Amino acid sequence: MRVSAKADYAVRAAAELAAAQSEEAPVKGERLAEAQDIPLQFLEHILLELKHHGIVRARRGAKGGYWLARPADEVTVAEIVRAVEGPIAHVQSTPPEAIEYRGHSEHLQEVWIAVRASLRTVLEEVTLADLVSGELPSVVTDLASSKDAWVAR
Amino acid sequence: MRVSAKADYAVRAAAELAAAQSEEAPVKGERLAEAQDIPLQFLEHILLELKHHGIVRARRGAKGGYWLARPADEVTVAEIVRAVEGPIAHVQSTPPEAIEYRGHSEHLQEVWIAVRASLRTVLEEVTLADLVSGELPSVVTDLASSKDAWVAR
DNA sequence: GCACTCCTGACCAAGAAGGTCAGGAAAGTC
DNA sequence: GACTTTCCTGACCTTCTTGGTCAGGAGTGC
Repeated sequence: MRVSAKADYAVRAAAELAAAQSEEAPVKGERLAEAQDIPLQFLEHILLELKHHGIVRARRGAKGGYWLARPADEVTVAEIVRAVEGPIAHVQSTPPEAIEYRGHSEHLQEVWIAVRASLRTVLEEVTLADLVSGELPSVVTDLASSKDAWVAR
Repeated sequence: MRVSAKADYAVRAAAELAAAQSEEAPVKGERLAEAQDIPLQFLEHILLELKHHGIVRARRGAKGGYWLARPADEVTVAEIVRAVEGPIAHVQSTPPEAIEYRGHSEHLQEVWIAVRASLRTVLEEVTLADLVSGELPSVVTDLASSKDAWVAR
């Protein structure tokens, strides 16, 4: 139940691309790496994955760089996380609806389904445009507004 | 963003213990392993961790076995997951409130906080008693009632 | 004393995480 | 056409995690 560095990096780089979308010129990998303090060569691998998933586009050479394949308000955080981490909330590497629970753990399946659903309500709701503007969906602000949400356990 | 086999096993074994709580005799590891189809020696390590976290107790020898340290309605799934997997929803192995985001990813912190909070609303609400009785909290049934929640993406 | 069951540490193979390195292939510039 | 720039790709690397197994020791009950 943790978020990998890769996923964090991917979303941060994508946010940077979303912010640059108005510029009408590609953003170099190096600029992204500096802006978000991400190792350049590692970032290039991540951007390649995002490209393969149709989230970003790229051009090589001078004046080359990366840009979002779609408007920033049509790209969700969930999409980016899935692109680099794979399916969200799998249990033992299989989707929760495919597991058979026996004995007294029968209802655990519903719990894992609910876990996945609750992650989706957050991650599928937030777009890169939201992230850049800071105007996050109410589901996020409601959850994050509680003092309790900011303290570790 | 995945649930490990260890966490799944731990919750299943704990559910089995919760169901046996009325018996007033300890449950052997072997019985737990068979009931939930978990490799016995691996399960023993897991149970030991749960013991160290004060979630279960144990006694050796004939008539020995494991039992819950507290009533089943006072043990949450969140507690068990934390015992075996560590903190929930850490980003790059550090808690989201401790990360500094720069540039256009500033608001990503609130998103990760919301992710953690949403996981907590599910995992901290479900007790072992709920799990065994099948009477899950409304937050779970609401999330899991949608057809959409049961389909992979 | 003996059987039973938990307790503990060592070990192990495979894979993931988090990168680095070296070179190739387009694109633009002169 | 040469050269620079920037992305593209695969190979490699180290460390940690995952998901276990093995062997033996230590309480407990009869």
